[in-house]
Amino acid sequence: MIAEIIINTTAKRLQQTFSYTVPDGLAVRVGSRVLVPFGHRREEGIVVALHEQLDEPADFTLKPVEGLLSTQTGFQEEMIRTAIWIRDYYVCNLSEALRLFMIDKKGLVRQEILSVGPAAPVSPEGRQLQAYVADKGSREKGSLVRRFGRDLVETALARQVLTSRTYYKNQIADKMEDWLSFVHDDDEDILHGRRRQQELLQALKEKGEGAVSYWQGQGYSRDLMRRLCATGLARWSQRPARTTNILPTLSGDAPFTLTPEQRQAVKVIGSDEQGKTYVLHGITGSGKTEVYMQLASQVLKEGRQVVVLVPEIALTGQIVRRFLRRFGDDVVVMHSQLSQGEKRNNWLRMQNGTSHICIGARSAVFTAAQSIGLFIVDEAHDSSYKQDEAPRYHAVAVTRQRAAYYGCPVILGSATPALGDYYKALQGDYVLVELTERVGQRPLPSVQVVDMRDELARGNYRVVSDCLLNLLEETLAARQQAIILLNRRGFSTFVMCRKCGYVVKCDTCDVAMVYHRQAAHLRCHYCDAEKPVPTVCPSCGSKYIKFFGSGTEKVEQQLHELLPSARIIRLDQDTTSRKHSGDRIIEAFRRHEYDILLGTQMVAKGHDFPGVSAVGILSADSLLNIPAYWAGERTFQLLTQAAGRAGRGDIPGRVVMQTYAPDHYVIQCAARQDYRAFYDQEIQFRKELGYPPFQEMAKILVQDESEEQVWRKANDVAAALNSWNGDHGDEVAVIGPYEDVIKKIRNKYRLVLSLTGKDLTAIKKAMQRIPACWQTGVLIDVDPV
DNA sequence: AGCACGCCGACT
DNA sequence: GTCGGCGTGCTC
Repeated sequence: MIAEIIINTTAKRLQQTFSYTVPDGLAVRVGSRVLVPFGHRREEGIVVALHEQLDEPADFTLKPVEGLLSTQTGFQEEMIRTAIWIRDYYVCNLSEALRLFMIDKKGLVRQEILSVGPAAPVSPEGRQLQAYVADKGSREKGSLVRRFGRDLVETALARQVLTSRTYYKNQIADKMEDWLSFVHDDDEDILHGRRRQQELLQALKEKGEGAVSYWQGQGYSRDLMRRLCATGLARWSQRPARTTNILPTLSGDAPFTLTPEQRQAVKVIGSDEQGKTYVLHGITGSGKTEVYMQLASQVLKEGRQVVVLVPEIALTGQIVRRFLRRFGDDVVVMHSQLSQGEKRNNWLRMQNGTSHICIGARSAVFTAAQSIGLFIVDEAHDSSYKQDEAPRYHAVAVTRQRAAYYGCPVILGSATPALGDYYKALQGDYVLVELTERVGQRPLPSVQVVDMRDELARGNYRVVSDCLLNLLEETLAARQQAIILLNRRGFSTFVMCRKCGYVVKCDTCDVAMVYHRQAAHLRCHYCDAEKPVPTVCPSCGSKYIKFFGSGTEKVEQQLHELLPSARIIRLDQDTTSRKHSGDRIIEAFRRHEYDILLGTQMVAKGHDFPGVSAVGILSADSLLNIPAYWAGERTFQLLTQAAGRAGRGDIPGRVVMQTYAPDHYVIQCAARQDYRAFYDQEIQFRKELGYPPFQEMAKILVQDESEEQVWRKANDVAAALNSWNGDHGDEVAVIGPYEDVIKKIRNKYRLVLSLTGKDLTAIKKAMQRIPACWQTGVLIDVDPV
């Protein structure tokens, strides 16, 4: 048997398969993770195909697979197919794509153990090193390097003052568990007088077998079990560990009676037989979660599994808790803060079919499974579904790919569907299912748009308009709660000298630094560098240093002055940097320990606060001015989401939207909560300018510490792509290189190339083979958002 | 990516 | 002679 193997390394030149022979008796299958000899060392390989014979005779002798690694966390064939699709679609390495499915990125750990060698040391340092190693017997190379420095250790190795041996071990060894099983009770008499052992044997006879930990729980000691085994009546063995659920048990949650609309949605999606994608367009408060859960329980009845994706921010939110309450142990929650062991347990529960629902953020799309019967993506428009590092995949695209294999439906739920998804639904590629009524007939919030130019003309220089101030006063008087959204953190957004115009910038990034009052320093929001606050202009020495712009900290201060009795809590990256602190803030606000929740985008997403009747949006156009084709879509989504936070309880909601562009269609449509009107305008704009979904896009970011080098690299890429394009009918528009919005981050200059075309498949394939595209610092981003 | 091999200049 | 700098090429 011949195994085609991908070496688990991201090196660009090793992204081909290597053939190995499989020794008889080694249970290698497609997806196995194996130990293989590779060059002068050993590596972890992933079996991507098996053949009886080589396709063509090779001019080299094949080496054999040496053994299996991480046998419990291997790949299924479907995962390999999906990984190959990711490689081709997002232009990345196959091993990078495969690693997305792994809970341990590298299954093999190499350890170099050093011990005393035959040669005598010459230098005093060498003598010290050798004496240390001699004293310990042997030592891991890394620890010696840390203690004595790389140079000395390498020299000692070269001169044979020390010698080295390399060991390989499993990163996460398969976890084993001790088991006790019944053998026979024919000559029970030998237990004469040993009452506890007799009891255990009886219990064991009834149950057949059980984990040692289980019997310990029943009050039998390990020692007692060992003695029983010594008689031959029971057997002690080791098995792969069962995994236990790490979730707390929550009280039950019964299914609700559905509204006619919800019932219709469940019927349509529940009777899917072709594995279609459904855009579930449900306005805020229309009860999408209940639809998800009833469909999920249908799938569970068929014995299949469900994958539920939620945006990063909503992980601790309602939807996860509701699934947990209703489905209990059948649910595993996947997120980045789980320990290695917890991830492994959850992974195995899905893999073995012990649990049937996997719920988590973006990366949960890569869950192992027996058989998936439904994928649910909640808030499917959310940008956190796009990974912002290589491979820059979109979880919705991966979902569709996996669903195609399983032949199961995908639900893209949202109050503001991604434009492209809605377009496909209208085209008939996807199926549109709409929920237009709010559960309990709650009215949509009323929205008032405030033109901040008028406010300024009237002499109000505050961040908060009079209109919003009134709303807040009324809300507080009625003992209700308010949410305020401002998409900028910190106190002042930049510091400038009034005399010479100097703006304090970050030393390593090409951006103005933000004044953080609480921390009492200036901070760069791209690299987190800090600087003291200048008292005189660093450029001209004048005292006319002024702070401009307002962030959440400043608004917090102004609100304290305007509404002295209000209890205000701030929610932004600065107050949530500690683990779970965001969750704590949200829970405290929900319990009405605070009157006003003030923060960045985080306040807008997913939460359900029944006590909130007012929402203030301080700068509705901040996102709108970003020079990207999706600026309008993102703004509409954010505004609609934020406004949707108001009036989820029994009190009708009121919203104030502050803007400098009150007539802009995005603001107007968001104020009316009119998705369809927004869609019609926006899709027209996309069509005229040839943006997605009418054309495909890819962005290439080129980075380098030298400004000269970055241009050279980017020009190489551009030349290669243009030349390919010329040979292929100029079907793809190659624009750039041009400077990125932020010219430099962390001392690296940034240039961008943009590709647009009806179909980028061919050029993406070509990019895999164009060396210029594989230079270090060249990042390819397909479907950028 | 590692790592060996080999070609060439510098130094015992 | 030999040590070590790094450019080149290979890994089933």
